[in-house]
Amino acid sequence: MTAPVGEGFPKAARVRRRREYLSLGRTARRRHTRHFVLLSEAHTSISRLGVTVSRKVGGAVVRNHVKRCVREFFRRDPQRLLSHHDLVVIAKPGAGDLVFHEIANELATAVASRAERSRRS
RNA sequence: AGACCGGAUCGGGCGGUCGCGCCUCCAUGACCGGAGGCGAGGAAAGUCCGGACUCCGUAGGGCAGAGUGGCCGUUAACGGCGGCCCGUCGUGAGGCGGGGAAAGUGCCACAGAAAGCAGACGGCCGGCGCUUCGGUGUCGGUCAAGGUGAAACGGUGAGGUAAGAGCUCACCAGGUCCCGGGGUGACCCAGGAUGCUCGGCAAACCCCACUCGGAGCAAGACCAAAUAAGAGGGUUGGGCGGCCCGCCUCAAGACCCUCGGGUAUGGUCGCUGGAGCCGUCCAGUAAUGGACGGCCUAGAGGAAUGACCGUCGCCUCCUUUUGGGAGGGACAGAAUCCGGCUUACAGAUCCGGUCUGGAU
RNA sequence: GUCCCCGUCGUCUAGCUCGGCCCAGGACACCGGCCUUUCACGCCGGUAACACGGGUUCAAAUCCCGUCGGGGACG
Repeated sequence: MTAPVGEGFPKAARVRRRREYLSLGRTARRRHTRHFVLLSEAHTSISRLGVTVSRKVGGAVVRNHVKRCVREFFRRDPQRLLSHHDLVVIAKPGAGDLVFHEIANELATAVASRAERSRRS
């Protein structure tokens, strides 16, 4: 059996450097939901994901859990990442109280409307 | 059976699907890929102590500063731990606390006559004088009473006296001195003398004893790339933690500050095998130490342990004949490592012990 | 990760050195009243805090210890 294409999530598909986060924060397009802020910007070759969860969200356990859930959501269906774009998800306070499917629903609607809008333009 | 006290262990199990980090092997120019192995905690937390390790030139003496504080032991070290001593709380198992106030300085608000050392105030009594017979002046004796206050010059009783007082006596409490016995010691036990009666605060300054050089893995070492070669001012040596002594290095630069300009915040090592874990035996009351055997047990760097499903087990609620349905599952995430302390924690299990009640 | 600093009315602060006069003072804000035709200004009065928990002490905002929260520095 062969895994579906893009099910993995290696290091190359993540935003790694603080500089990159800061430049995205300056120039990227923003989209707000109730518990998250999504930043996206066109990138060279591949699509990458970065997650930011500050200490306002909670302790180390809940922050790690939010990061893992966000990564899991995009890992299950990489089509949710726009191709050749960097996407940064920033968690707002309160995101730590959500379970996986609540995070998934919220991100799914955000991603869907964004994809629709970019398709229109 | 109930109410407690002390200590220890665990922190859901099994199976599946997808996914992540590191290591080894295969393959490869490299990425990718394949197989196998390993992959959070008792507190990983707070960063409150102590070490290892690294750098600061050697880390030596003194002052200053900081810390600890019954005694003995234990340890690499400690403010930890163990045993004991004393005080205190509890019916008890047990809990909590711990140098010195007679070396000096300081403070003790309000109230109170008085707050530290002895007296004044006020009072009691006696002699003498005056007297309107109520008292009053003076000399002397004396401290028992004085609303207070956290704390008041030993306490209770009796004798004694003009009035009284350890003035005397009995008992009680404490101090000082002498001496005997036990204990490594803190200290305990017993005897004698002395009427000696002496406040609290050192988490106030301080005294005594002991300990401490400073910074910290973002320490530090190496590699690669880039650049600038500056200008002005100051100090004449410069270099540790506050200072001094002492020490090191240099002889034409060295150091500091400001301004201007620029690059960058990459990679490798440090990085996990250690005062390590488990078991048995020995020494010791114990903390702990020793011997033997076995084991290898996370090493990331915007940072890996997750998501979903099934099932079993636990708890709560609803319905209820079995049964069925719904929900819950704590505190919390390694970042150089280790020994402690402290704090958070649903629930479960085990060991030892105390009190009360019942039964025999 | 390591090392520091700070928490006082709604806000900004004084008091902390060296404990007591402090159920904590001031300013702005808020509430009520007076003044004014009304508003503002002014005057009078009031509400309101020592981050939390222990300890030392007769007595703690102050001294000691521990939690919690906030802020900062270091390549």
